[in-house]
Amino acid sequence: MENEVVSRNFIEQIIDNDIEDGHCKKVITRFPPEPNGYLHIGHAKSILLNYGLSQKYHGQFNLRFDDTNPTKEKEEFVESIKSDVEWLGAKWHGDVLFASSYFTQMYEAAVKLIKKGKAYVCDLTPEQIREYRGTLTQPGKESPYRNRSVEENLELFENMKNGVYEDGAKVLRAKIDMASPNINMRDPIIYRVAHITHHRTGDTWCIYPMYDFAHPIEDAIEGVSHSICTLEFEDHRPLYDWVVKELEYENPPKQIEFAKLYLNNVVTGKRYIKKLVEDGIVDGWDDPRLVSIAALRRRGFTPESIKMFVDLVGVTKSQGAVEYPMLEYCIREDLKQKASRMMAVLDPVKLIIDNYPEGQVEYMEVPNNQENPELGTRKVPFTKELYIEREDFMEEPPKKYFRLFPGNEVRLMNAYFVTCVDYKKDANGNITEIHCTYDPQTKGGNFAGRKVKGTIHWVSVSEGVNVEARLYENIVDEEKGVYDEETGEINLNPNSLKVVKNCYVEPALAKANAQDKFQFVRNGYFCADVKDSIEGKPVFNRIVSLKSSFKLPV
RNA sequence: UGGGCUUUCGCCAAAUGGUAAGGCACUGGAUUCUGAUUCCAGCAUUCUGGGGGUUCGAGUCCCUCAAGCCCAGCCA
Repeated sequence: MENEVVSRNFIEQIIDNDIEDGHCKKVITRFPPEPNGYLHIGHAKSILLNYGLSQKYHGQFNLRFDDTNPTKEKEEFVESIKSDVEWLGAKWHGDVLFASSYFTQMYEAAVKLIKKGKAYVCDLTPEQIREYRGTLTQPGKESPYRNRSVEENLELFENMKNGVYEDGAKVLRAKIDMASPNINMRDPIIYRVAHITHHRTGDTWCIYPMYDFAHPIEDAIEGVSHSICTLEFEDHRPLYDWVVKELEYENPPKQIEFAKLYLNNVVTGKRYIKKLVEDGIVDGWDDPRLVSIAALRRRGFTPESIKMFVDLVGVTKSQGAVEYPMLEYCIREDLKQKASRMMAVLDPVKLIIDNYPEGQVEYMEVPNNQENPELGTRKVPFTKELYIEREDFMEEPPKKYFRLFPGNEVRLMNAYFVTCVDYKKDANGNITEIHCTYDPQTKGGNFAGRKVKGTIHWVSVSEGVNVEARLYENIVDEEKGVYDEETGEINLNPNSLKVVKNCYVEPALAKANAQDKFQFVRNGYFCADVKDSIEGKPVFNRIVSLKSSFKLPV
């Protein structure tokens, strides 16, 4: 019985209090993306946080598209966002919701404010509005249109709705305080004119609500109890509360801000990614080197590993950046038991067993995962000629090198003990073949007679299959830092993608389907690529290498 | 030089005035048919950005200084 006390994060503490004092009867959270781009790992934190809270408190989680600005939004993105949220395992309540479904209610809410004398139509130009707003250190000044009568405002606002005015000619503003030290409270614009076709409402509207006005209304309509967003909205909370109060909602939602998830040495900025795509440096928004949800999925990360990661990172208000190895830890941890452990040689050199019968194929029965018997066993063909890793042989080994070298005996994993008797080199001094003898009584690799320090993996030359594998490094040059100080551009790592064409894998791997994940013994975890794998000819992306404490002395 | 927020080990993060959890990373060592995994040990010995104060007692309260992040879109 585990009696461990798990401390609650600050949001849970707020919710606990709200429940305790009766302010909150049902916890309703939401993930409110604008459909204007692809989701990345940072959004995963928000999704999982909001969904997790709804689960923990037996409440409800909504997926709502915040589509109040048709100039930036596309249907394409609502589809990709939906599939990303789904993939992460966050099940939203009922139908997908859209802010645009509430346009009528928002319009009515605006009318209500006008009637209360809390909003007015302003004719100032964008330049003038900026000027009147003041600066960070100086208060703003009031618009000359600020004291129009309720009747006039009502008429003007209706005209705005009816398309009487050009884009930018007039806006509706909340009447708050032009001298507020918080710039968001200096009579913020709550409605603008925009003659644009909306991806869902078409041409029904030519005025659209601004975020600060729309968002609290959306939350209130849906009965959201806790509206969780990121730190940059802290300054907006007084306005959020103002809207909710003036509109007199019964159970006003509460906005809570938390710190975004940043990864060290990782690029998430839209414009940078866009440039990488345009420059052909990556093959799309789902290039496995990126950290969009789609990219992580393609790379081979599992939803479980992402969940583990955000849980490990925690929820606070202090902004920081997590190190990438934490994410790597999570996927290794998740795949450790789940993935079959197969043999694949990434940098092959031929090993010939001189005393093994020519043409013979022996099938070795091997467990798919030593730590998880449920994964069963498979048969791996063994022959006279094999491929082994080039780095598993050295002519002149340093101390404590216990792989293959002249005169040394090692275990071929799951097969036999072999002893190196000879090797051949080409004119350039590269090893071309290694000759060994094997000991038949060591079959299967279990032999009580002798101990052997090294175990290496192998693939049969005649039975193995040639595939392509891709090895990744950070797309950013970590030595130089993410951004070039002068140009502001990304410092690219020229070695971020290594394509290995002559990778040899055991036959079972040829049958891998897209997204299947394996451990390639001693080489890391790999995932069959969704885009480039074809039937019988998978392409493997390395998700993450295995940890290694082995280093050659220098 | 206005306002808001943040500051606990290299990174993330607990501690809710009672004497600095945990994870990642790292370092040793044991086990091992993956130099993986697993295991065991070490990793802020008066220390919580600095300096004051209150208190029997402060990372937690007060004052003050400093540093970092965010805000002047008819973006979200």
